[in-house]
This record gives sequence, structure tokens and C-alpha cells, in this order.
Amino acid sequence: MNVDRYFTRKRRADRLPFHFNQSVESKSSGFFSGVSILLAFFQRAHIAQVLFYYTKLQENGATVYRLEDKDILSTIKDKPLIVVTDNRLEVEQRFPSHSDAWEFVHKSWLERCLSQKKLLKTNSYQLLKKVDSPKETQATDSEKDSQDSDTEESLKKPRLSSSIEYRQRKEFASKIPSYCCQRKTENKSCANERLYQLFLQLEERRMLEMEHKMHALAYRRAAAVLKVYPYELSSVEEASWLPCFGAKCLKAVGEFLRTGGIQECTEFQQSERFQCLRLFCGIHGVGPTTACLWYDQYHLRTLQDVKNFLERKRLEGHPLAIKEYGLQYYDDLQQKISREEALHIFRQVEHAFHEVDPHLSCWLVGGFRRGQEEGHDIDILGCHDVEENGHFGKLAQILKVMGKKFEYLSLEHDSSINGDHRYDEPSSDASSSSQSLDESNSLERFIGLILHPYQERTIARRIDITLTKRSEFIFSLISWTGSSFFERDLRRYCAKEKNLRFNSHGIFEKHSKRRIYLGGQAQLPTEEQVFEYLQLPWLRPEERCA
DNA sequence: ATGCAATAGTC
DNA sequence: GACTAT
DNA sequence: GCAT
Ligand SMILES: Cc1cn([C@H]2C[C@H](O)[C@@H](COP(=O)(O)OP(=O)(O)OP(=O)(O)O)O2)c(=O)[nH]c1=O
Ligand SMILES: [Mg+2]
Repeated sequence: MNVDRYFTRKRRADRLPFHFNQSVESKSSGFFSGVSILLAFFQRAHIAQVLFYYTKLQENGATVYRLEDKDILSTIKDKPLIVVTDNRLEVEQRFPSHSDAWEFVHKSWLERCLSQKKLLKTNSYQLLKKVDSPKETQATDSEKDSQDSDTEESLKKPRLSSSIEYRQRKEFASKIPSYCCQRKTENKSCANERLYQLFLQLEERRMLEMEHKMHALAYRRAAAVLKVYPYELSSVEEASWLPCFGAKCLKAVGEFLRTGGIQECTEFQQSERFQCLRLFCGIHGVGPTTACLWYDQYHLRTLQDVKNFLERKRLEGHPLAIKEYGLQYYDDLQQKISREEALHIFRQVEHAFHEVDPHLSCWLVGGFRRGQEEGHDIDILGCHDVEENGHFGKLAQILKVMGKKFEYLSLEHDSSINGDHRYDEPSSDASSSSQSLDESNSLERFIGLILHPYQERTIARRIDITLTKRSEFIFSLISWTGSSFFERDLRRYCAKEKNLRFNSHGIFEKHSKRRIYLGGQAQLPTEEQVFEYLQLPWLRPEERCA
């Protein structure tokens, strides 16, 4: 079911006409007509965009070729051609006897042409033939690979039933983009579910052993790739086609294929140390460092140990509010929240929003917006439907209204029961010089607990409520819809591939930090338009479950 | 050899 | 500034 | 730990 339709009401009516996408049919000016273009990309992140360029170019009259098109060699090798590529050397090796009339240009040429809707001179975008260390062996090897695949396959353990299947898998693997925000990831169990779970365990282990955060990230990325690969892996070679699978990941795959498990996982799962660390990290406010400290230095082993320990600390005058709440409500907060209960809470919060101001709209975000059936908290995002800063000061009122239904307590500020909230500084600066990097004046948020009476019991639930400026709402919506891994890759993609910075306030030029206005200032972009601007395929929230 | 998301609050 | 949180 |  579509969560948005359920929750959005007036927001949806408020949606703006589809206006950012200038280039659909309407003009078909054909400013590329008569031009032949070869799209020759080798980096995964670029391959994922070939289809996008291909369509745009054809719409505008170009004759377009792609590397994977069959028999292009004879048609293109003798005629004038603009080769848009990220690796000129590779192209020249693949087409050793091409015409002199080929021009090699960087993809920024194409970007410019498309955005200005005219055919630009290639001069300043030409790629030079670098006389860099030619690494012939590599290229020819991989060529051979694909040619001889039948023999290769039959020599190996006959796992892949046909060479057609083999090619299909290799083809699929080679097309998996490197950023998870470039591909659809739904939250169902995948073809390699057991291996996937084991990779998540390797991630967890690297995470708990601090020092190795980056290794954790690497396993997380590999796991995310596994999640979208629809074939059950049958060999290490097959895994080697996947992005993010290097020596260590392949070794793990090998072990898994041989033994059905990964020794490292079985070992640390059983070790008392990791069981305790995991237990401690389950306490809100306790992370890997504290957990290790407690285990190694203070020899704590059970929650009771922790309770006694904190009790002592408190008597010594240490401020421990968050951790103590975390402990006090440990059992409740461990319980998953069902979608049904989340909706129940959401409706009451929405009600409170409207009681304070009927123009405040209220969205359920986080995992539940992605369609998850369970979650560990309730994430709610709101903004004012009419006025840019219509949300200022409203959160305290909302909490007050909610206080009629629930008890709640904040895990931040002075963690007081039933709100005293200062906040709102109208920040009347006309300077606006550094409006870009200042979360505090545009975001109001509540991070805390509510005691939710539900189904004949009252249970503590984590809840996050965030209010944003009207103009920034859409970026907050994307930021709070997640998943967290999706957000990281989205931001990495923006930074590395587009020279942009993405955060919950908007999109900014990386160096100047100037804000980018989509859809031309006057109108607010939709989620779809943000994706389009970033040249990402549209992903519905349920498709962002990486 | 280098970077890996980007912010905010607590202690 | 380290840690934990989103 | 992986990709660039
Ligand atoms: C944890 C985390 C969340 N977020 C964003 C994306 C998340 O979807 C959103 C809410 O955070 P979470 O509530 O932690 O994540 P979730 O709702 O997706 O999953 P769960 O069911 O466990 O609650 O905040 C980040 O940007 N970075 C992070 O590290
Ligand atoms: Mg959540």
C-alpha cells in the first residue's frame, strides 16, 4: 500500500505541476541531428547513466551507439563520431583501427549540451591520448574471459548449467551500479539470504571492534550488492564480477560455498565478549566504546551489572540521564514496533499537529514510509503548508497537546517530563550570508520517548519528530526516509559524481556552498524532480531499502 | 595513497 | 574532542 | 576493505 497516499492529504494537493523536466518531447528541436555519438563508459557509476543519455540524445536527433550494441564496429569505425567516454585508452584498445575522424570527449560536454539544448564545440572537452603505462595484459585477459566463457565454465565445477546462464549472470553483475541510490533495493529476502546475513555479521563485528569502521563499511556495501543480485552465487569467480567484492569478500564467499558457513562468524557469535558487547550496545546511549570499556575494564557482563555500575556512578555525581533511561526502558525499547502500532501513534501525533495549526502537515517517515512492517522507532516529519517558517515554535505546542494523550520525555536538553522548551529564535538576520550550514535555526526536533497505552498495556516507544522549513521539506523528507545506508550513498554519489553536497536542507555546490534551486526558484521541487536533477532513476520509498 | 555522509547533542 | 545518536 |  502506498503510505504517502494514506498520510499526505493536503500536501499532495499542494504538489506542484511537473515543470522541472524541460526536455520531454515538447521541443524536439533536434539540435543533435546528423551527429553520431558513441557512449563508452567503463566505470559502474557512469554505466548506470548510459540509458539516460541514450534516450535524451535520441530525443534530440542524434544517432547513438552503445558499447554493448551488437556489431557496431563495422558501422562506426569509418565515420566521424563523437565518443563520450571515461576511458579513452580502453576505447582505443577495443577499436584499434578506428577512423581519424573520431573525437574523444568527456561526459561534461554532453551534460552541457543537454542542459543548454544546443550542440557545443567539443574543443575544451577533448580527451588527450595519455601515453600512460599501457597495461595491455589486463584488457586482453578480460576480453578472453568473455570469449572463452564456455570452455572456462565447463572446466570449472559444472555449477552453471548453461553458458547462456553464465553470460546472463555476468551481464547482470556488470550492470550493478556502484551506488545503492542508483538501483532499486526492496526489502525482501534475497537469493543469497544466508550469505547476506553473514556479511551483515562481519559488518557488525568490525563495527564493535572500533578501529575497523571502514572495514565494516566495506562489508556493508558488499552485503547491499548481494541483496540486489538475483542469482544464488555458485562460484567465487561469479562473486568476483560483483562490485565491492575484493580479496576478503571473495575469500568469505569461497569459505561459504565450501563449508556452508563462515568460521569467523560462528566463532564470534558464540564468544561471551561479543554477546555482551551486543547486549550493551542495545542500550540507548551506549555504543561500541562504552560497551568495550564496560566489558574489558569494569568486567560487566549482565544488565544487572550495568545497573549497579550506573547506580554507583550516579551517587558519585556523574550525569547519566540518557543511559539511565535507556536502561530503565531497555525491555520496552527492544520490542519491535508493528506497523499497526506505528500508525496508531502517528494518527494521534497528526491530530496534535492539526490541533496546533491545521496548516501543519505531518508525515510518517523512516522505515515505515519505506513500507517496513516493523521498526525500532517512530520517525515523524512535518512542515507548514503555506508559510516558509510557519513551523517556528510549534513543536512545544504540539508536545503539549500530545501530553494529553501520552506521557513523554525528552532524551535531549534537560530531559524533563512534559515539555519546557525554549527554542525558537526568529534569527532576524538580514545578512543571510551563511544560511547554508545552520541546522539549528530551521530545524526543530524532539527526540524522546512516549509511553504508549496500546492493547492493554503501556509501553515505552522511541519517537523522533522533526519540523522543517517549507522550502526545505522535500530534502528532509528524502533524508528521513532512509534507509541510512541509502542516505550515505546518496550523499557520496552527489559529492563524487556530481560535485554537490546533499543534506537535509537542500543541495549545494560543493565548493561555493551555494544553494541549488530546482525547478527555478518559484516552485518547490517534488521528490521525483530531485532524483531527476541528480540523474538518478526514480526510486519509490520501498525501493530504498538498501 | 586516499576517502569513505552529514549533522547535532551530551559529557 | 570523543562518543552516540539520527 | 574496496575503488579510484
Ligand atoms: C540511523 C540513521 C538514520 N538516518 C535517517 C534515515 C533513516 O531512515 C531515518 C530514521 O532513522 P532510523 O529510525 O534509525 O532508521 P529507520 O527508520 O530506517 O529504521 P528503524 O526501523 O530501525 O527505525 O533517519 C540517517 O540519515 N543516518 C543514520 O545514521
Ligand atoms: Mg525509524
